[in-house]
Amino acid sequence: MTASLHDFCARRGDLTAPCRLCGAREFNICQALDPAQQDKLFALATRLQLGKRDRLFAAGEPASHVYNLTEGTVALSRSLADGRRQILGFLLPGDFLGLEVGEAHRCDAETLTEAKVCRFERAAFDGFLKDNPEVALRLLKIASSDLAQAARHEVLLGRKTATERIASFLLDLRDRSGARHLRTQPLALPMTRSEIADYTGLTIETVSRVLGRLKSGKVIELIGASAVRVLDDARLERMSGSS
Amino acid sequence: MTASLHDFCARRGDLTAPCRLCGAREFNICQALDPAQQDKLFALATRLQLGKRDRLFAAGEPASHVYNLTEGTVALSRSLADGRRQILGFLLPGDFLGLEVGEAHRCDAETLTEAKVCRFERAAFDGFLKDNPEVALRLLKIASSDLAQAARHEVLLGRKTATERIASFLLDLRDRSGARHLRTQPLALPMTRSEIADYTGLTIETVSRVLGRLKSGKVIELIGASAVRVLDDARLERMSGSS
DNA sequence: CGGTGGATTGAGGTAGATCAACATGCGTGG
DNA sequence: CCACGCATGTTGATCTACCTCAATCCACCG
Repeated sequence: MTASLHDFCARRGDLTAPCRLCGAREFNICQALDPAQQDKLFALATRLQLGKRDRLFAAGEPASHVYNLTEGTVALSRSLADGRRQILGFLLPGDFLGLEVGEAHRCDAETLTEAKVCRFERAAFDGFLKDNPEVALRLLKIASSDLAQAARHEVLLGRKTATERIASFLLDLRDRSGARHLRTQPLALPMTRSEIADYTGLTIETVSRVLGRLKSGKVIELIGASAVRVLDDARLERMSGSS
Repeated sequence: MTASLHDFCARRGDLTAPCRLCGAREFNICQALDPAQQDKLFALATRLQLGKRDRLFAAGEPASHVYNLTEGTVALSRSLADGRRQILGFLLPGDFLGLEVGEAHRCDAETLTEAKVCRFERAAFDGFLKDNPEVALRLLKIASSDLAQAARHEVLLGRKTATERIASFLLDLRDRSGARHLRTQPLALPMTRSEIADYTGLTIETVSRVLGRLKSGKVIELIGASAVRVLDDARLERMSGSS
């Protein structure tokens, strides 16, 4: 089941994305770079294969690298001293990690699945940025959309009910997974209930109960514990509270 | 009382800040710009005086301007259809508004006090950025620190108790107000209880009760409703939960 | 000096947390 | 390929932190 689901997703082509820095020259960051600079950037990249639950970096560590996720899922989180954890977001193929300007990482980054990343030395990357300041404009756009995502997440955490949080989470994940046009197809949930809980600011029990209620209300269908099919799109959207 | 508090703060010199784009050439954004470009930027600026509760822009409106706050306090917020509001942050002199790259504003911006801003036409500002791409690097730094602030706020909203939220809020406001060295001096609270509630994800009643408890525990002193004096710094920090 | 909007305080209700038991499914080794 | 064992997920019962509703209180302003 899981295997065939994975196959399906891979076929669908949204479980992987070319690196937006070195591998996707026609897109995003590298747009309008001259070929010599593109080659220079390409030479800076190291491709890494990561396992499940691998830690890319932890909060406080020196930010020595910049990454672009090309395959798999990564969670960014921050924890309090007593262990309470808040997941800030789930990264999907194409997303950047560790872009923060500054000395140290501000959060933990951990893979949820096996994953592939394109890694760049910080110093070399900064040097490249200095030579190609127009690239900074594209990074600024990325930071800006991260900021917009964070704002939506703050609303979710501060003002939404449990049901609205779960509905918003599912819709956001679906939209970002690029499966919008495939309404009847299952959406993979690479994260555990505990991770959904830490993203939504709830407990695992509440996450489980809300998903159960959505299921018995015929809004979604649960396919095992790690995939969902959205049955009633409009209702899920109405339940998400997002105006 | 309020007047003398205001006088004190003004004397202290942190209720105003020169515009980081056009008025503070030695700092921040403009560092390393050549004089001709600096003059060009300066020419783009319009200074505005705003009243209390003035709306600078609303979510969804075309982002036609970029602003730098030089005096007063501004709140950024997003609201749900039914009126529930989440305040994303309080801006102090020196902070930027409306930097988001994209067509439309993603949140509402409203002054809490009388305020002064330096305003730039979006198109002209973008043109300036294109001519001075190194400035984008400085904007990237600002976006990055905004992102770090958002992450801390997500932890507050998702995982902290009411007391921890209020303690964190007070400490953050104090640190950003630049009054760290003035431990015994009152901290101005230009926002109402309702705005503190919408920032912390609580209700006004809970905000009031928590402040009352901090007061009777001799951790803070309330000076009217719009100023606090932190009496026991270490304890407040311990209560904030931020490791 | 009275009115008005914000703030405080109290009583009671509830969404979601906590605690606990049980189910399920997945990976491992036989 | 199946059986076992553990991690993950579900479900139920109860508890509680915070919300809601309601009644003052208070500070500021004309």
